[in-house]
Amino acid sequence: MAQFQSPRGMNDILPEQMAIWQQIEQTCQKISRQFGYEWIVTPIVEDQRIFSRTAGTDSDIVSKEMYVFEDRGGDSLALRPEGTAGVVRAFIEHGMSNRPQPLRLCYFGPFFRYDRPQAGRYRQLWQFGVELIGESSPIADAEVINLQNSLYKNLGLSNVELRINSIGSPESRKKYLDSLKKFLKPQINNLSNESQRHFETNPFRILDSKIENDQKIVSQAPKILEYIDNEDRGHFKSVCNYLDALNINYKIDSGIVRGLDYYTRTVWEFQPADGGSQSTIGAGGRYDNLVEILGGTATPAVGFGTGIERISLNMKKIDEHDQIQNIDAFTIPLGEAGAIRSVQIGNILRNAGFNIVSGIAGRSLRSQLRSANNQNASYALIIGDDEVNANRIQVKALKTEQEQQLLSEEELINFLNTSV
RNA sequence: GUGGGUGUAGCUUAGUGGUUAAAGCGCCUGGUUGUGGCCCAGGAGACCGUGGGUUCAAAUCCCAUCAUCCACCCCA
Repeated sequence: MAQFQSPRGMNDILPEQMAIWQQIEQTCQKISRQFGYEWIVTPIVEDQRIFSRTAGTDSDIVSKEMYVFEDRGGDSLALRPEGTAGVVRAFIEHGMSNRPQPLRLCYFGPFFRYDRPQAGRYRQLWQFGVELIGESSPIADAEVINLQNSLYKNLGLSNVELRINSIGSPESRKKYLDSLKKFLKPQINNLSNESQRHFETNPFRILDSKIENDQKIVSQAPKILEYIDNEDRGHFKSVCNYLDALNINYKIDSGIVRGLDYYTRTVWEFQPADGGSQSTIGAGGRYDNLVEILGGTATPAVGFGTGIERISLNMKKIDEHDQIQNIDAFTIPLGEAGAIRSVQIGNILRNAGFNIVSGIAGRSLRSQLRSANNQNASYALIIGDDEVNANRIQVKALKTEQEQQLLSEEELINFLNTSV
């Protein structure tokens, strides 16, 4: 057993896992470029208040999952638990409201939540997210959902389901919450302890309770969509129309209420059709008040975040085998002159655009050929003192029965150009 | 924070009270002078998660602890 292990819930990504990881990252880059989103990198650490003010002090993320610490100067900092608040902070700090609106931003990086790890849930998790800031039109909501949907389609996740809801404006939501409380009050003693706690602080959360009896009670409760005002309803209807026009399937689900307080109007989640718990692979929503909450001028915005590990888990279900690296040639030094010459040849070939792994001088020819074969190289380049004296390189094909050749440096480059 | 399962070599596992803990895969070396894959031989690699207890004797039984996995809560 190793003396040290990675911190709980924080995992190494090993070389054999990188193929799928990079495929996801590159697809994020491709899709964001297709939609004209610009990349932004914000610090992994922020003033703790950035998150407590925006996500809500009663949210689980802030109340029990945030890594908070004091730095040596006494400032209270937090490892970022989510991406939107930091991006919005940067938006305000750098006066980005003076750039052409709407502003389209995206990010990719690690986030931290102090939670108990389990399948698909980690203390360090990676997310790709996009934010479309400065536009209130439903076409913006649809664009962001469309981008997210395209990402999954491009990655071959065909059976993901979109569930969508509107939680209205703060005003209409307040009206709704009043009548929800009125409805729940007579039955409050039948609710779970958790839900009873939420009754005072955030009755909204009772709606997505997983407890069966709570669900039974809630199923009779008034629905938010019946309470949101005409403008909210029109906005939601319009988002749905755009999705229809884009041929994006969705299910309206009044149980979708996100865990963060800053959402307004449209909220949604993507999850695999066969998913159990922990299966949501990405979720987003509109947040028209967030910029103002952080001290900027009121600016509407909409965005989503998606978990890279969860995408990866779902892709593994589809295609398990690892990709092996494509090595063009493996240099095999023999003797002292050969050792020097082989490192030179390696660089010459790399500069010519080939992928070259260097053999280790001092090992036998047999063992180096075995290594070359194990590493899936196409050619072995044997460079011993004989070859150095003759100013030639022995080229041995490892994947075909092609006859071994003795080539000059120039001939070798030409040969590789036509062969790999 | 709550509940359950599991900890033996790099990996997958065998071993359920009795010598020096075993195998497959992987790794390294070799199978005459400088030629891979298949095959063969050899080697390295494990304080059996950790600490305590029971016993003449513990990888094996008991307790604790840690880690990990799974579920709940919640979320990506």
